[in-house]
Amino acid sequence: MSTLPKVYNPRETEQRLYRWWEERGYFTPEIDWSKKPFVISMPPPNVTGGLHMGHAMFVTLEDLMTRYHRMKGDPTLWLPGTDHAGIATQLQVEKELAKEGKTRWDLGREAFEARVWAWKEKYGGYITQQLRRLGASCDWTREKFTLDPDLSRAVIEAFVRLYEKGLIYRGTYMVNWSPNLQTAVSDLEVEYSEEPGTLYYFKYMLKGSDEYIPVATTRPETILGDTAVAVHPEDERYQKYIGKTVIVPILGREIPVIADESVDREFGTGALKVTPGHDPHDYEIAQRHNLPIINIMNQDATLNENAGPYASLDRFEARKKLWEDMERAGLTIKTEPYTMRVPRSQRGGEIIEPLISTQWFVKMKPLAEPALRAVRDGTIRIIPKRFEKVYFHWLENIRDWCISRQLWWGHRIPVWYVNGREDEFVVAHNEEEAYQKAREKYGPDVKLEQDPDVLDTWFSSALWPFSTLGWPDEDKEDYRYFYPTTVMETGYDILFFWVARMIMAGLEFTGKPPFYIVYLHGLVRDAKGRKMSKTLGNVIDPLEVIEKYGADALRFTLATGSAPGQDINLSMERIEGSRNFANKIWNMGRFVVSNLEALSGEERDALADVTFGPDELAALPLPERWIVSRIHQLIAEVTDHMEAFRFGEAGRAIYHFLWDEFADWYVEASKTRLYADENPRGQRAMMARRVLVYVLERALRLLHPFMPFVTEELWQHLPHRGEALIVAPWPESGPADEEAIRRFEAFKDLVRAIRNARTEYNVEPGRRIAAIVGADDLLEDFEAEKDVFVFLARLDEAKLELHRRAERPAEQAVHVVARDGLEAYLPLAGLVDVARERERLQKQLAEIEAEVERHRQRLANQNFLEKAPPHIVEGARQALRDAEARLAKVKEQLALLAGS
RNA sequence: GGGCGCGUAGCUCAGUUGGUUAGAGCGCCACGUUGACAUCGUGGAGGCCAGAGGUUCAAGUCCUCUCGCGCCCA
Repeated sequence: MSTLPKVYNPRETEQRLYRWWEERGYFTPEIDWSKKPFVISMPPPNVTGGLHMGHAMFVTLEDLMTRYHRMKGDPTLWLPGTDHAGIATQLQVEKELAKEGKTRWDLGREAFEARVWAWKEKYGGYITQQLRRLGASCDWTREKFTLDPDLSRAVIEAFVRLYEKGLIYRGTYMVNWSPNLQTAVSDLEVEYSEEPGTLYYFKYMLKGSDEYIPVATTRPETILGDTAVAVHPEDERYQKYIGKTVIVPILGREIPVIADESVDREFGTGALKVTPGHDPHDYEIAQRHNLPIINIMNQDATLNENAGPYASLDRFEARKKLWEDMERAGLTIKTEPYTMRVPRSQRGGEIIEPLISTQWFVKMKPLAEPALRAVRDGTIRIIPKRFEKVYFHWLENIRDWCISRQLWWGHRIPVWYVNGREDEFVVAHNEEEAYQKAREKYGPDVKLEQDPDVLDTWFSSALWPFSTLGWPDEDKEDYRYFYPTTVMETGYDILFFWVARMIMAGLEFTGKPPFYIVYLHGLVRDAKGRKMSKTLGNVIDPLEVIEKYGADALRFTLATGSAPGQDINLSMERIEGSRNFANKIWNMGRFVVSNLEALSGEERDALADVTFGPDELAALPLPERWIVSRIHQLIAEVTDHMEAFRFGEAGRAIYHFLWDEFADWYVEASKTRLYADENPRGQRAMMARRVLVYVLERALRLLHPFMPFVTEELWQHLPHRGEALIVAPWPESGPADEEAIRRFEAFKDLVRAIRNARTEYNVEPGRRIAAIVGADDLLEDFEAEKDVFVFLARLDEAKLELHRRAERPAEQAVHVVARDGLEAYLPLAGLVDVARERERLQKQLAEIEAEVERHRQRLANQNFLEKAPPHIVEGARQALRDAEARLAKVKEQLALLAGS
């Protein structure tokens, strides 16, 4: 006991083991062309971000798979990296600049980029260090960053190929504009929130008339950009106005009244003002009717000269002022409260303005088709399956992807404009090539200027599974061996952002699916199911958890606490429970290790080679036969769960085995062999050691992917072959003796029944009591394991009688029945309270009678007998017989009690 | 408006393909420092599996509807 402390200390252990694993190179796979590799690309965290529970979740699951496959002997690559995260990173640096009273414009593009790179160098390592704390066994020698030269090359290659295929185009369309960031964002980056607002009713005066069309809007300032009023062609209220002219309030512009079927007659007044420059729906109407488009907004969401007197006002100020002016002019009707859907930026939360802008787009339809097919035909499987529907729906209704961003941090768009013209450009891999292309087309004197914009971060992310392996260099060994990857594991919240786009990109550029399995995990929420947020103050910091409870505890909680695609509510209590489990395992190990101290080095080594085939198993005593059979079953069961991605089930099964079976029963039973024998190297003690080491060592191997640290640490103290658990082979199952399991379960039942009676009669825990046991066909087992029985039930061995059928003793006794034929009388002299005993038996009687009745009814059903499978029917018959026998016993007992 | 998920013990959640008596952790009650472990042990209480209907010999599990909560998409 000298070597291992009483309480497991993860802080002392984890970082030391991690460093050792990394130094030993266990995370780097060996390429073996005769074997199929297992590959996961890590979803790259933002390079300047801090660790949060989402990271802890993916590390847990991906490391779990990685360690499992590594142990199975597959060349296993988990490729890590970080994402440049355009907007997020640029914002961080701009914030830092702001403290110095500067903006990025003060620095200029080049200096600013240098500044971001410096920032990246300084803070970029934080997140990867933090991933290490979680135990991530990824191959750091292959770590990538999305702005690395090789990955940038891939991005440019992808852009050029798409452009040459006609799948990238530049166009002026309505986009989602972020006034704060001063950039366009994609549809996916906009979230809609329901917020209280106002519906404003006002008058569109007909030209040269006192008549007006009432119109309602939630954004009055857009009136300034109206180019029509639209009504439904069949709307009787307004039909007469179609083709007439109305006057834009305040500005006095003349615009037509048009008919369009898309107008909702029920909404507002049924007449719609059309602002093609600032509303996507109105934009479509304008396209259909060839209406002019007026842009009234600057890029910072102040109004421009088209807004007349309101120019240079912010849009919300303008809204207020315009409405006041309209009220004075008698053009307003009323306002009413209205709940509206406000588009907000996923990033900063500011209100997004739809406006017309010239951007680069990817044509998605042709890319979506193969991506749909790959999932439909099963080439790619999504777990859980229900997300396939979500995936299909999105891809079937996909819209073109706006990929240009007006930022400085990212992959610069490889487009060069010719002689200062926007409509003449060349697309090339680099400036040199651009000049070459441009000269061929425009003559020797061209002047080129590269597009200032960068690409959406997700554009480079879409290439991640193959750009990290060497693509577009398809001869690269990594690419040839490790691509396509095996599993893509990530949160369901980025199914569209990332997963779908990777599938499209993979199929388009490599002709292969980028992975075969998509495993989606849920979101980590707080204990009450609320999203973790800084404002709510309910964020649980993984690093704090690791400091307090250890990475193993956090990992085990995350792995067993949720099912795929299901959100998990994380509470400290649960993590504490996992910490307790780690400590429990530690102490099981301590028990086993301490009981090896009497052995010589050779004897200890020999324990590492113990195996239990059918013959060895059959030669074992019952408790050993039971636990060895059970570990064999567990290995098969856990392996099955792992293969089917049921990690939670696998983890729980191991937990249950180690705590409720191994520790609570076998470890206890083994003490009779280890301590009772005077000779610590006696045969039975040696036998128990073989079993203890065999079972625990295998269980540790099963648990290693879940709790890598405590298992490795303990394993090193146990007899073992090989230098590290992380690279130890996944255990193989062996024979399981079902009959032994049944018998030992019965044995346990009787022990429990006796313990139960002891508690009910308040027998002091230390007191050894007498027992007369009727063991039926288990008699030989009880005789052979008398010492175990006596130890577990705290019996007085001298006063223990074992019979096939038990005779009721002369003195008063408590009678307990474990199951049909297995019973015991406990002559608790002086303790038996007749009234209480009767009460207890009466309660039992009622329970058993109900049970008998249930089985009888079931068996009385002719349909059941005919249609249910025979083994189910036989099971019911057996259960009835068993219940009836117990019923008879209890009745008999009650009768005797009445007689006494 | 369309789609999805959830509703199981006081709390947080498991529950593979329908199969006898629905599980866990925490919490609760009682007892306990026996030579691995009080981050523990022993025993116990606690559930009409949201509600209604249907399919089936058999439903927490499959189907339909209703109610409540949450999410995604338009």
